Amino acid sequence: MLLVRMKFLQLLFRKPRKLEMLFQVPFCQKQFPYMCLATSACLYSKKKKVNSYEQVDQEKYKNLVYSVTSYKTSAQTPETIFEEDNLLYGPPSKHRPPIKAQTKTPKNWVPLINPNKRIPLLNSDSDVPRKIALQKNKMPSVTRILQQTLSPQQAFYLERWRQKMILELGKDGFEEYTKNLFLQGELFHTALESIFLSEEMAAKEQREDVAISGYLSSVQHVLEDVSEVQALESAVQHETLQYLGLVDCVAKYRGQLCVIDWKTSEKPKPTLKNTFDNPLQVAAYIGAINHDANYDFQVSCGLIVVAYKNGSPAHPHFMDPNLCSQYWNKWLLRLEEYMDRN
DNA sequence: GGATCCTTCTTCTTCTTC
Repeated sequence: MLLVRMKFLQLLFRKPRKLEMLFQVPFCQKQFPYMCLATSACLYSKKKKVNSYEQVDQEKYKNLVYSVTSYKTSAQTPETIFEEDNLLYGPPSKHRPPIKAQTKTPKNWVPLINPNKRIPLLNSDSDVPRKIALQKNKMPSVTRILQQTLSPQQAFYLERWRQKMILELGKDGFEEYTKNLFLQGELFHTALESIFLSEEMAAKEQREDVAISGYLSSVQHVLEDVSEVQALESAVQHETLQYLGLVDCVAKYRGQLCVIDWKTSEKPKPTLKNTFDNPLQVAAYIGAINHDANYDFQVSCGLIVVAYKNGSPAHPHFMDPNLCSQYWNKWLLRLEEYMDRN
């Protein structure tokens, strides 16, 4: 450990520009590096040192968790990284990234949790998860807002990927490919809904459907931790901020009420960062539920579950209230950008 | 019944060290 640390220090002294690059990030790339720095240095500094994989079934996924939380052969854990960061950078509060990035706060800030929402003392223990129908109106949706406010880099990489795929598959082939991806995602959602509604027949049929059977076995271990489904494919709208969306699922995950987003993916997404804007989407839905009179409860956690076609265990990415608040702020900025443009 | 809407996915920052 000491060796590693010394090496790192040597590197920093030998290559001062590298250090500079770490902190002086071009304007357009500001979000990423701070997220990276923040995860080990800032976010968890005050709180209990949390291993975000504690939620994972440790016995079952010991190796997976290890491979995710360690780097190659070093014996790093989130705790040792935290300690190392602390030693290298000092207490986080004294070594903040440039103020500029921190002051970028939404002009029209609204808290994620609604302080005025009244919740019945007795939990309405209805068996049927609610399903609010989408209202006909002109409010922009969460996905539309996110799509139309992609960062230039995101747009660039997506376009590059699209061109490459078209070159490979042809225009029609590419259309067929995306159509299939969408279909799989939709079928997967429908199947989950049947499972949650205990529609035995439909669920059984879907389990046998080769197109999605892999995805379903992929999430099997996550489903065991999901209970008390409160809403399914349900419309939400933020009454103050004027946007709407369709929430996949609101349920308890390991005892905590979450907005759950089920995703199918071709590529492995072992970290939350791999899911791009999905955490913003989840935060947006949480905020909307909390400011929507159709829902007599509040949510402060999120869960993104990435399922795989080959049936390998899905990656559940739990978002605690602290993480949700951070993504909520990012979402507010995107929303603001959208509103400014439209 | 047709039209429209919300979703469904897709991207990646990384080297010179033994």
